[in-house]
Amino acid sequence: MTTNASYMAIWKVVRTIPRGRVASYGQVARLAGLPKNARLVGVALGAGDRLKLPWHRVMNAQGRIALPPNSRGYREQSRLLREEGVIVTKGKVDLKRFGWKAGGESPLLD
DNA sequence: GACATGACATAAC
DNA sequence: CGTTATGCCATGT
Repeated sequence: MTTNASYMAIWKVVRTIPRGRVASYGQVARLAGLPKNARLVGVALGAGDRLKLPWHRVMNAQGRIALPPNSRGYREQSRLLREEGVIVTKGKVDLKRFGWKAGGESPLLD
């Protein structure tokens, strides 16, 4: 009951993150209806289809890449993000600017 | 079934 | 901006 259904819910949310925007693990977990499973989101991403999921748009609550610096994924993530116009500096992004506000659109930025 | 892990979050120093 | 401590919970040993 936990696994597959939860993963699907998570993937669904992740697929919803707009280009050039990022969301935190906790945020995704909440939107997926799994408030306490921020950690599971990471697992779900790893289990998902990296070619079909915008996994790179998910980072921790501090807007920081949650992968070991220098690791392949780390570089890949920053690359993909920059490719979408997201400014990544020292492995982190400004959530004030690129953070995704589900539902409510942000009239000022962007 | 106890124990250790981890792509997390939040709060307090 | 950094470190420490706690809470959480699915997974793997």
